[in-house]
Amino acid sequence: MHAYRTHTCGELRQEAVGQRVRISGWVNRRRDHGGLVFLDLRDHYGVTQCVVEPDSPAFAEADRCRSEWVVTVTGPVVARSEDTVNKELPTGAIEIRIEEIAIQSVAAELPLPVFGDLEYPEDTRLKYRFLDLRRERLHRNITLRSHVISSIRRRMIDQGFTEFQTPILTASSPEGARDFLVPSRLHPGEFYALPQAPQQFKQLIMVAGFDRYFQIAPCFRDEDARADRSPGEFYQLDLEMSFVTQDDVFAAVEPVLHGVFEEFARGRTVAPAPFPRIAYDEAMLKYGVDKPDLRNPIVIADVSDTFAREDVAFKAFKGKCVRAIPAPGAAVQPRSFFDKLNDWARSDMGAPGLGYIVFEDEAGKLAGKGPIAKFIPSEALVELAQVSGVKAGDALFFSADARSDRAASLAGAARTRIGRELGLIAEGEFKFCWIVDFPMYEWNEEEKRIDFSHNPFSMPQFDREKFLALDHSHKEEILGIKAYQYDIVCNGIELSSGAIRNHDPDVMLKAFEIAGYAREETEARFGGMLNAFRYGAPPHGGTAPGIDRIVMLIAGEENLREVTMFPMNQQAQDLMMGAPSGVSQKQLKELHIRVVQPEKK
RNA sequence: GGGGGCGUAGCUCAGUUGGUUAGAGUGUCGGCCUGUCACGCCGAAGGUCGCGGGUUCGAGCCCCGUCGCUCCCGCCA
Repeated sequence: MHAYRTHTCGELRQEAVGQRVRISGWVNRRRDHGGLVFLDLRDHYGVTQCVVEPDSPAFAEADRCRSEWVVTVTGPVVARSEDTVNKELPTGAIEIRIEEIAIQSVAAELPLPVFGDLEYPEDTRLKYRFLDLRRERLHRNITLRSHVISSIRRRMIDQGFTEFQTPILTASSPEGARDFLVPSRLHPGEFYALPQAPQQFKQLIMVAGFDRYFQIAPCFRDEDARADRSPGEFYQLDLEMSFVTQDDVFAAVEPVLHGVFEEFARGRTVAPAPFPRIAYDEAMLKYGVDKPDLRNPIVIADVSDTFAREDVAFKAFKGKCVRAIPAPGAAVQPRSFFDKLNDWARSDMGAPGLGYIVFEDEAGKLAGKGPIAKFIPSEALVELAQVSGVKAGDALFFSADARSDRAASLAGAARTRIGRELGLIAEGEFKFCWIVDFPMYEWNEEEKRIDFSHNPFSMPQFDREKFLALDHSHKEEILGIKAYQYDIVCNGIELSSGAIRNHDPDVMLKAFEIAGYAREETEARFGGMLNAFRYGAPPHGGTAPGIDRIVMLIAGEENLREVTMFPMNQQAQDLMMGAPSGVSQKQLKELHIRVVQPEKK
């Protein structure tokens, strides 16, 4: 008989009754009935009940066992009597009568119980991650993550993609986030950067004549965390294709994403491909964000013109960009519903407020109620209702600002909040969309200059000769340029960003020049790739969906740490391994590094 | 860098207007129990009320500071 097990803890069924078996696992739960002791043994595969009676030679040893001790149990599989079968458990028809028991490892009192689903503080969970990972929910999520990744890999390979690895120790890349740096021992004062993404490598892979590359790629960015953004490191399904248009990239990605969500949907619905395509400008107007949650039926409308009418006397909105957010059926809501939203806009969003009108039916005519309704004559009221698609029984909130981008983003946040408060967001659905036609550049108000708004390697949607002729006198024209740049969004979460790349070295030098980089500087920073483009570069493009976010959505979790095996906390510390940590003087000396501690306040 | 929330037993949480010895559930340990599977019953241990200072006759509660965690803004395709 094998030293540790003939079966796993999830394996034995009625058919095994009579066999003498051996299983090993953790003591999930101990139940002591005086004479009779039950031990539930748990491993990766399941739980099996073991039982021992006082006349067994193994009784004393089995009786000592406590939660999370690791033991090996040997004995016959016996059928449970009809009234003691546990239908909740796959192995619930049988139990093992303990004849021999070997204690492999004992466990101290647990800082975090494995059994049960009580909530525990996150720092405890992170410090004792190995215990948390034994618990059912995390164990399931991490296993799911593995299954999702192998499904993605299979789907990519089936579509003719080839997986390649790219360097981890490399040079600073153009993403715009802060780099993680690694000091060079052999080259004093010089540093490697960890890749923020394999961006330049995947483009070079295309130049090198390989087609349809992909990789489950680790990416490193030294930026602050969010619930849906891990500090430091994360994984992308990085992919790139040659001789493709934007539509070709979409057609390659859609079946992979749709397929993998469908495979793990477990009853949830996945909106079919092709995914809707929404221009950036349209998304900002209708949803107030570039990552709209399409499960929310609310659509924002621009009503600046209505408030500009001469018969509308509401001064606070005059001359401003005004966006209307419908709240379907909100007329029945108590006053506190409206006050709470107004308070939220003032406190959380730093806005002057969130005006509103409640639409009611008065003898067949539309009537407005609420603090600002008296400023709006009935003709204008009808116009508001028409433009924003509301009817009697609904309410309409207003976001107003002299700057249209601020009016849009308050409206977007209000749309999300109203949708959630009114229960309008359909749970159990995955709704994807592409956001396309991102602006190539944006105006940096603080530094009074033109910046890249997204990936600087994207191809501008602009005539080549005219682009090369642009200079700073064309500011408005430049800010109006769109790029072949696109995002995939699912349920309000940005899954990926991609682009058709700029493979023309002259256009690229010009693109950087417009953003304030001298030619020499661009050559110095991206010379490797620019140079490659001078030796025959295919038109190419790709994208890179975030693996962690995909798994988070499929697992139904709201935090990346719930789908990451060994995550860091929000302060980018690994509480289990104790990273980051100081290093020895010797190590620093070898690296030609001296630490200068920040001054204490 | 900034803002919000939280911090009371190992854990989840209650703690009234500032008033006697800070409670419950759960877990741990001990005792009892031969069919439980969130076993049951009895008992015990377990507290720097995050930390420091202040107000007060008296502070878990009020004030100031500070630390930790978390969510968000900035930042980040």
